[in-house]
Amino acid sequence: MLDVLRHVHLHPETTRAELARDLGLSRGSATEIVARLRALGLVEETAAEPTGTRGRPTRAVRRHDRGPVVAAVDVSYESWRLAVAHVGGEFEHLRLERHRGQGAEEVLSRISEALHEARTAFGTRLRAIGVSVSGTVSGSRLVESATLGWRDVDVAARLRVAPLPVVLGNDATMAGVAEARRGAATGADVALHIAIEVGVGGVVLEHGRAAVGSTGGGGEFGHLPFGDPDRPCPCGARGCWDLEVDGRALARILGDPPPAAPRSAADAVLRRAGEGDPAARAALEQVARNLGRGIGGLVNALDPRIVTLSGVAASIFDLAGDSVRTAYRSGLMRFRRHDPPPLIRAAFPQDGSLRGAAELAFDTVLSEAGLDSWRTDVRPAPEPG
Amino acid sequence: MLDVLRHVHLHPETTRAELARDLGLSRGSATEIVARLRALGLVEETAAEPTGTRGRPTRAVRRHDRGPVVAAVDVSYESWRLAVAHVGGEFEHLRLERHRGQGAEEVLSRISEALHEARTAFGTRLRAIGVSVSGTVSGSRLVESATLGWRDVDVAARLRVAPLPVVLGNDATMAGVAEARRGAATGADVALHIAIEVGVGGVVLEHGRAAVGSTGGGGEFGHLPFGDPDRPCPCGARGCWDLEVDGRALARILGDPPPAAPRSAADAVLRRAGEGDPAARAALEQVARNLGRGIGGLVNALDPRIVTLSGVAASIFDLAGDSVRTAYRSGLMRFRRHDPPPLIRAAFPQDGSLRGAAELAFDTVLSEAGLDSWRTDVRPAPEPG
DNA sequence: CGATTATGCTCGTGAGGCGAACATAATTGA
DNA sequence: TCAATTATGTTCGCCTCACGAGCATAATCG
Repeated sequence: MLDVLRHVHLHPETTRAELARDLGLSRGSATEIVARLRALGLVEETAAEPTGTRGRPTRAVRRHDRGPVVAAVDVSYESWRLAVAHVGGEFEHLRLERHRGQGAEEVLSRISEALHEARTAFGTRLRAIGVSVSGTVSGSRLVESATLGWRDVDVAARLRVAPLPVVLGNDATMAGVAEARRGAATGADVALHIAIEVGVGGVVLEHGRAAVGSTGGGGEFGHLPFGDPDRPCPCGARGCWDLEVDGRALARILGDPPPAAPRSAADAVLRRAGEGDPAARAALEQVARNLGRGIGGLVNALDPRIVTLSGVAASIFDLAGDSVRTAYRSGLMRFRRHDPPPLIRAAFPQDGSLRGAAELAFDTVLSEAGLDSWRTDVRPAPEPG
Repeated sequence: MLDVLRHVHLHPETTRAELARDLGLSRGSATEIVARLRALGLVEETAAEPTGTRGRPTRAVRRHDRGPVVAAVDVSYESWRLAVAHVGGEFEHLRLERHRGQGAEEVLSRISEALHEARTAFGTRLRAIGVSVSGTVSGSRLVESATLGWRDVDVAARLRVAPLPVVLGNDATMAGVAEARRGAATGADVALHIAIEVGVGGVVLEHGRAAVGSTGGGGEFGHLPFGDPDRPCPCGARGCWDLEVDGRALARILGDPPPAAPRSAADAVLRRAGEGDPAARAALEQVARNLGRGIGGLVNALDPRIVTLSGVAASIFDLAGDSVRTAYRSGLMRFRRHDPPPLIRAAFPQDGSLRGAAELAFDTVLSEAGLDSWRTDVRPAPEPG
């Protein structure tokens, strides 16, 4: 039953026949399970597109249009976004607000209000909340965010709405989830996602599941010491890769002072490089090599099938793909070079983390417990006795 | 049923009552399942140790002494070993042979013979073969082994015995599995194992499952570019961590020529350092810092609960623990420092990879398919019709 | 317009776990 | 010493769920 519902979520345009084939179910079981899901208001059946082949036409199985939804929140440098996602991954963007100059408390209050509004609007259809934040996550807390200037905030607790589970994750992790499940790394057994905003984040995904470590703080690849061992990093360590590949690196190579907003600074330098500015171009090439070399090391260590790039990493790859690739290949162990995992631009450069947050929130809905609670909400348990 | 059998495997001294409690089974189900497992010759029941508490005494559930076994092979620098493991993890070392001067073909022939002998001795009780090799693994092949001097050998194919599945893995991966399931990292949700023999190997384990990447070649942490970016590595890349922490690093720091046998060279230097030789001590301290710094970076990136060390890494940690720890802590992101994952000596310094190979081989036995095939071997299917 | 084909539906079957009622074997305590 | 207490084992009716055979249905093919 769960398998079927998950399949509908991942393949929204599916049919009864496909469900039976892909999940190895007998046609009888498919009938029964889909009937149960329909009774629960989770899926609907409609006539399928005519295929022109022989045989009785199968029926399309789609999400019920009053089925469960999740809220997804993405808090990034200058703004936060709220969306609602349906079974099948369909998205409704609900809200986008700038938060320049606001503190963590204020921002979280605004978001919390918006979530409560969503709860009011969708009622019990709203089942879970996924939150992506730009910063280091540990458990339910945002430990530190250079981007936001927040420190040690219990984001999940602040955004809790009544009984709904809240799933918190780093933005790069979330974006990686979206790529692995519906984006450029769909179907890859092991995928590596690399995102540069301020510093480098990322995540390893096994069959779409993020390896987030014991506290959810995994994927901080930017704090691997790939760089100059003497250069201090704001994180407290030295030689972090972070400092060699983002806007700070570009500024340093150009002899500029450290930028206040490394992401925008990076975009500016890359734009100049694209327009032919030779100094900017040289800085870009250097950073491209640093990026490629680091990715090579990570591929050696993690053995992914594919590497997806987003944020500044994608821009660098667009503008200096050859330099990235060359450094990447020479950073690989020799035996990997004849068939290296491809470097691919992310499929969701804009809203990957929002989509990933929705996916992880849906994981709690598409679970034994989530289904049970949906059942009791749809058809409240009769009074015992 | 599988859950129960796995529980018996992981907790060999268990009881009926404990099974029901730990797996959330009703007593009725426990009765039925254990009866089925007994009928299949997989477990036996005996009187349990008297506990002195009230109530009817529970019954001990142990492996059947004619139950399934797996063969575990470990091919390391100078020798190979063959052991047989039982449900519950009990070990019988069967064979230890030196293979100095022999080529891959010859060594594999000898091992294959020994495996066939084991098959003859144990008959259908032998269900699977786990093989640990010192070198880089990809799929069923050993891609390259500096230690053994082998290149691109299909080890799994060479060691196949009749219908038995063969599981191949890198020695550090296998040792990590043993640590995570029965050793120093037992119970950790995420564990990082670091082994130094020639270069650095390792593995991340999530709930005892090894993250081996898309081809099984993961865990080559030694080829992350933590080192001098200009120093070429035999792997083809530059700046590999490998070159900063093993016997080659110690020799280089001491001004000695590159050792032919880095593992023994490392042991020799460490011995001298332990005896007070100041040059050896200085080299040790340097390597200890390189090790600690790299582990710090890996902990940043992978967020394990615990780090286990084996091989030369364990020796370095014994002799220069403070240097390792200091470099480790200063390589950590600041927020991790107040409660960093502990660095622990491996529980199985001698035979971790052999044990891990047995564990992974047992994974194929303690599976739906493995159980089915055991069923047909115990009680052959009646002729249809 | 019947033959062919793929799919949907119904229903008997069997596996497997639950939990209530009862049986059993230990300790406790009067 | 022996009944009460307690934890566990055993039996059995029940429920859920998927299977798969046999039949029904709706399309294309010839």
